Amino acid sequence: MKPGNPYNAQCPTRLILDRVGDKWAVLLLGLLRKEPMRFNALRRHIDGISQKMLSQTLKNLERDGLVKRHAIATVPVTVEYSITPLGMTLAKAVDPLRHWAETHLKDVQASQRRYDGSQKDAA
Amino acid sequence: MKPGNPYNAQCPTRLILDRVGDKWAVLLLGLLRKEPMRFNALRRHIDGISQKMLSQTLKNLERDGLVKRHAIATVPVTVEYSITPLGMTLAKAVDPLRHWAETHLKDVQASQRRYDGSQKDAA
DNA sequence: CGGGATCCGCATCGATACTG
DNA sequence: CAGTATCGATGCGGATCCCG
Repeated sequence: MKPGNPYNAQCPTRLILDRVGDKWAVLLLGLLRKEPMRFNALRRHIDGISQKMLSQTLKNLERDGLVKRHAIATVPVTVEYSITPLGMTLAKAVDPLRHWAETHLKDVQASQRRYDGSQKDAA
Repeated sequence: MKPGNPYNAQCPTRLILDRVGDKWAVLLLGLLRKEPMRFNALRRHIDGISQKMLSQTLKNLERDGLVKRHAIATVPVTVEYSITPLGMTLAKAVDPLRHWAETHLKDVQASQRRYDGSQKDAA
């Protein structure tokens, strides 16, 4: 990846897309958007997620300033995550995509079936 | 990944995000949005991409009905790719995200620096 | 409860070579 | 020119164990 590429990976959109493309990030943002949540609560709501990915994704989101972490020094530590104003604006920017997905998914899937059908006689 | 997860991976948004998160898909869509292009022209415009990934990404986009492939039977085969109306609508749905990226990237990066700075004394 | 550290399989991606 | 096929490295992501 030498420098000078017209459309290379360090454009802002690519950078953000990498975050948004993260398997769990948008899901987490979508949950926290509704209400703050604790670590294991998040874990239970998404339970296909491993604690490693949850922890890692939350850390990235926090690093990006999209999510805030509150640690309360109770007897067993209590940690609550909430979305930040910045995170809120991102969540809103993703909405059109969410909407597109819901309205056009069937078109995409129909196209996929057509494509797969026209390919299978090439056996 | 057992079934029954409240927010699991087969929601429409996740499905689309997987496509959009593809490293090159949005880039390609962005190029084809302006004008149809040939295989090697695309390759030259993005040249960090390998021909394998270009071919693969184009095939996926075509399968999803977002891009159309025209093969012209000239002496050396000529193939031109163009965006479809459906692909156009997706490209437009991505625009808010692109805009968010451009306006907030500096905030994100500032947050990252703050975060990294506050962490480094934990050595 | 809220994680960090480690091990490891599996999919992804790049490089190379070959084809029509 | 426009790809396909194969190989090998890399790294994401899951499982498990452990700690404050």
